[in-house]
Amino acid sequence: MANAIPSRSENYSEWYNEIVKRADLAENSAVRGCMVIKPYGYSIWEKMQRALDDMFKETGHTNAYFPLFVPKSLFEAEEKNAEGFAKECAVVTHYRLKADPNKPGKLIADPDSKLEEELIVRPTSEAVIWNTYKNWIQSYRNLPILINQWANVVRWEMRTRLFLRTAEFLWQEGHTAHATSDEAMAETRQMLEVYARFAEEWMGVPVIKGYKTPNERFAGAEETLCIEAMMQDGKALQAGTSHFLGQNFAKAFDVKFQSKAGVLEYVWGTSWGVSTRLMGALVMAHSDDAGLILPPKLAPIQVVIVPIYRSDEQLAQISDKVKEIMSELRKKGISVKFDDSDANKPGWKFAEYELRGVPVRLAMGARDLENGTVEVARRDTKEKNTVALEGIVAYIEELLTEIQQNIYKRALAFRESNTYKVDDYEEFKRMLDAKGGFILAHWDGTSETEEKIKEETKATIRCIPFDAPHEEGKCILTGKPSSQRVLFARAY
RNA sequence: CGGGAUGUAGCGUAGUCCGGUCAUCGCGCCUGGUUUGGGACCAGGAGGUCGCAAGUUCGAAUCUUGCCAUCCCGACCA
Repeated sequence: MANAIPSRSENYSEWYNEIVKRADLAENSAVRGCMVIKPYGYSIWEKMQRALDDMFKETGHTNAYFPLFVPKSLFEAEEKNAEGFAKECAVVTHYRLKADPNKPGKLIADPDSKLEEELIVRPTSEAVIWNTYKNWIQSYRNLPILINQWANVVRWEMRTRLFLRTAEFLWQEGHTAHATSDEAMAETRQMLEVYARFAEEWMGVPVIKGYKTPNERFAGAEETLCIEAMMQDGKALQAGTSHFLGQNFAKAFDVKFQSKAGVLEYVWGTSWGVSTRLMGALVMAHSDDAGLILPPKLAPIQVVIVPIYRSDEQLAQISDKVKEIMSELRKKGISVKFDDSDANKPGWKFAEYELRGVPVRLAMGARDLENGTVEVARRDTKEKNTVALEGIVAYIEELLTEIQQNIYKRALAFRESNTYKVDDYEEFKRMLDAKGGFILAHWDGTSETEEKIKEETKATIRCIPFDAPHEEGKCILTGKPSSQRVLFARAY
């Protein structure tokens, strides 16, 4: 038997790492800070991609692809963006290797192949894309441009963690160009809504939508909107961001259009993205000490069937029955796996599929054959029921829907019971240390205060929630007046 | 980039202080058999440049030096 996974309460980050590795989602690679996403993990990511991509298409976007490399001169153009990302960029300086004259069998970068202009491996693609948009836009008739790309980016992080922070990660980045500020702002909000809907309806992860403070804004943006989710250790995870870029990139890359009135104006932009980090959110939001818990909508295998048999003859009988059920389930679009391998015993398989988060497990043995039943186990609650085969497909369909809703409700209830209103700084600190979670508190609106609180408590303002009611109060640190509460938490 | 630690089979490890039948054990893997309703058992078997490179020595996993990599704690961050 495999060693037990460390429990969540014991060591949350070790628990997380073990789940990711043992559920076969990803592993560390030979490349520092970079992971290998394994087939099972990648299947989940593909399902996420599919769902998101459909939503992007529904909102009028199309996919395109831009280069991995950004010439340094382009990268520099938008000053704030460049400054924000400069310290985590991989830089290509040479285009050729040659045999090392001093060490046989080794290679060195050929000094004669030094690039005239260094290439930056994109940490994000605004620069290349806006430089391209410049050529595409002359008139208001060319607008809006609504493009998304699925890509990899590199941000040279000091400390990495599987999915949550890797030096290279996969994501999508939407980049849109508009004739008016209002339209760009509407786009920014629309895409945040798309992300929120995806997180809640597909991942089963409730999120809080809000504005980032200027401190936490994307480098080069006028406004950053985000969704914040709570993980089971009470920490916050930024799950997606949507940026209103104003005319910053248009000005940096000189992207102008002639309006209906014949006036030359700078284009308004947005960008928005979610990454493989969502995989981390998925794991940390729902899973338990027995392993992964996947929402049915994103589970590569929704139903697994385990036969329990004593003889080949018995297995054959069970298989016949199972195949009928499988074909019915598949007709309903449910993905099913029949694990009839003889390599492991049923008990081993039960544990294995729990580890991998398969939402529903069916077990069928001689007893069931006799009674016309099957044992149905749900992963989220670990409840087991013996159910009549008659009507089993409808039963499972309903169960999958129910599991999808249940894990969302559970996560929501967890977040609500770990969200507090606090009006006193000492209590604020005490709550953070004792319970973590989200804290709604008053803030005087200054960066200095935000910085100071971060320094002293490691908590940051995750967002200024859209739905924060107007409420007179005093800043927990300075006592200065405030008109609404903001969301504080320690974050990933 | 500062502080700490670690590199031994696919994974996890013992041995390193005190150099000499020391390459240990568990999981996994292969073969055969018995098993199969919550991580089976027995028997046999395969698998190693002891992170890399120099050095000391009759002899190095063990001592010395250099390098590389990874992890943890900070600083930085989607």
